[in-house]
Amino acid sequence: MKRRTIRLEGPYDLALSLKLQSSFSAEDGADPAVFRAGLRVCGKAAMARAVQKAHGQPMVEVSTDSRHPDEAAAAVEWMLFSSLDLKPFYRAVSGHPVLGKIVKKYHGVKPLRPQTLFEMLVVAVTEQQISMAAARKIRGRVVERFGEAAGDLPVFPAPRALARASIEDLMACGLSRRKAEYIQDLAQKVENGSFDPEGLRDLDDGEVRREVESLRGFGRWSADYLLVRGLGRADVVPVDDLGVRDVVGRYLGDGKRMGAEDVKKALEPLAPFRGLAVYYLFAESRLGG
DNA sequence: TACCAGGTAAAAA
DNA sequence: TTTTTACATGGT
Repeated sequence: MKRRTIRLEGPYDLALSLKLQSSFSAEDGADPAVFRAGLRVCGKAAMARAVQKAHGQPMVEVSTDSRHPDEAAAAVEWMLFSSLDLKPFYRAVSGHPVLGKIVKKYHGVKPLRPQTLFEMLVVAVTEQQISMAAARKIRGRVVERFGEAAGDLPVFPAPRALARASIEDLMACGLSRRKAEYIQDLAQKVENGSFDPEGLRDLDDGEVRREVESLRGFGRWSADYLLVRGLGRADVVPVDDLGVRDVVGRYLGDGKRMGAEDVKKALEPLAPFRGLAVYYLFAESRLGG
């Protein structure tokens, strides 16, 4: 095991961030204070583990079995979103009647990101239209079949593995024929170099939308979903997203699901941190009760 | 059993 | 141009 230390910007509570993260994806209410992930580092499956030495301390210690520990640490740094400084967000919403209280309650919570934007794009396709629970099961089969393992941790399939998968094999995981085609198309474009998901990191929000929406199977929702969940863009909100409409209605409206236009209006005062604000509303709905 | 779940492209009107 | 429809699985 090699070790590396990552510096964190601003307030950060890793354990609370992980707890929220697992509330979105957990099957078995495991509630780890330690970050563990199967990664692909320089093409090789590897595991990484990260702990915040003391509560609130701006350092995380990463251990990995990768032969490229610096690259593994960089991946963890990306996934933990260490570059995000929450202070300007907290300042901006401290006087807000709802968010002001919530950001105090979940002080230090950051949204975590998948290792790659390729993975995030595939996740987006699987989550179109069907429930998160159904999507998770289907994705589990895709990873089981086409991914690798780093010890007990699954490693998301490389683009090449999904580019070579047949439509029938993808459908056997539970994907619709359409979604199997979307994923195979995407993976083949990445594999042959005609689309570079990781290059989206350098583009502004509008350019990312244009690039993503040019892919078959990726509409407005998927582009916004990638921006906010894959890249962590602080002001992006998929306003037609069912989960967003529910949670904004619950905390900033009359308690019922809102229409997309009302969501826009309700979030206006929270610019330019509307995406982060919605993430904190999810925190309250998942952890606060 | 039916219906809904963090949409999208393609067909039909 | 705008409106409908098919799609796959899992939870309730």
